Amino acid sequence: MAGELPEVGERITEAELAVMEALWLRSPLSATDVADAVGKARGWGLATVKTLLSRLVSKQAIATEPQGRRFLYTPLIERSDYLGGESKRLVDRLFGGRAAPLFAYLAETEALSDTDIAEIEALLKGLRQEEGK
Amino acid sequence: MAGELPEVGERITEAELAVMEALWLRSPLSATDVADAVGKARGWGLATVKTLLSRLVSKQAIATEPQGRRFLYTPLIERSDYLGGESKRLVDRLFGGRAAPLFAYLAETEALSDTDIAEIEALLKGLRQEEGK
DNA sequence: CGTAGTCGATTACGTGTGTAAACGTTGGGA
DNA sequence: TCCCAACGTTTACACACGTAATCGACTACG
Repeated sequence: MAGELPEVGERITEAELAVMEALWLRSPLSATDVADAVGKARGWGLATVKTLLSRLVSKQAIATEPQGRRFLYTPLIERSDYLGGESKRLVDRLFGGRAAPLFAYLAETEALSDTDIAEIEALLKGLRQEEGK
Repeated sequence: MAGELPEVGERITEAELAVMEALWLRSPLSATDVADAVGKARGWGLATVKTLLSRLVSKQAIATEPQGRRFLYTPLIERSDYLGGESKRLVDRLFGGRAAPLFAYLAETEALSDTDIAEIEALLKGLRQEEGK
């Protein structure tokens, strides 16, 4: 996935995640850019976005690069690492580290569409193939 | 899964979850019982457990039943509902509601054991069978 | 019958989070 | 050159959370 990943000690919160999503979509971005991208949907003013950006910087989740008198922000952690980490966290916390029960519950909450099922089966086929390592 | 489920407006936190797990294992329990069950592992005193129980009561996640001079606590929400809900939350929040990408990330983080894979395969097979509804 | 221990309820307190305003600086247009 | 607008930084504040002590009531033992 990502070779050397900068570990984020502190966890990224819900609000901060919205900012990360914007930066994962396109980066580097200025604070104003980010505010334009996420502010509308969440009803945030520029001030709020600036706070979130600062906190992400101190959590070492994003980096700043000076451009003239302002900063451009870039993610330091990759989206895939974040998603993988959060998924693993959930599986560990709620399912004792075993993924099969998670899918059982997803099936019960009808969170598994036919498309999902087909796609997962395709993935499984791939996994089985490389099984011999 | 569970017919009429009492909705928990407020979310159950990490610490509170430990208490819920104890009650899901065995209930009803007194505060002291719960403290005996989870206090040791988490290093909590009785006072802390009592606070968590009160908060769970006000969140309507558990109910009290007076027994003599003390209360016995019982879960109001079922473990399966909680797990299903949290799983769905994750899929919605991080994967746009689609489970297949989640599966892909778990596979990448090597969070999937051979057993998991076999079990998921069996599960999917079952789902496909009842597909025609 | 008094008192110590126990129970639930109330209060406490530091930190994280969501949300933002205020402040000090500085570059760019008039 | 002067001032305003825009930047990043600092400060703010209410509420949630983790963790617990304190308090007033009551019960059971001595």
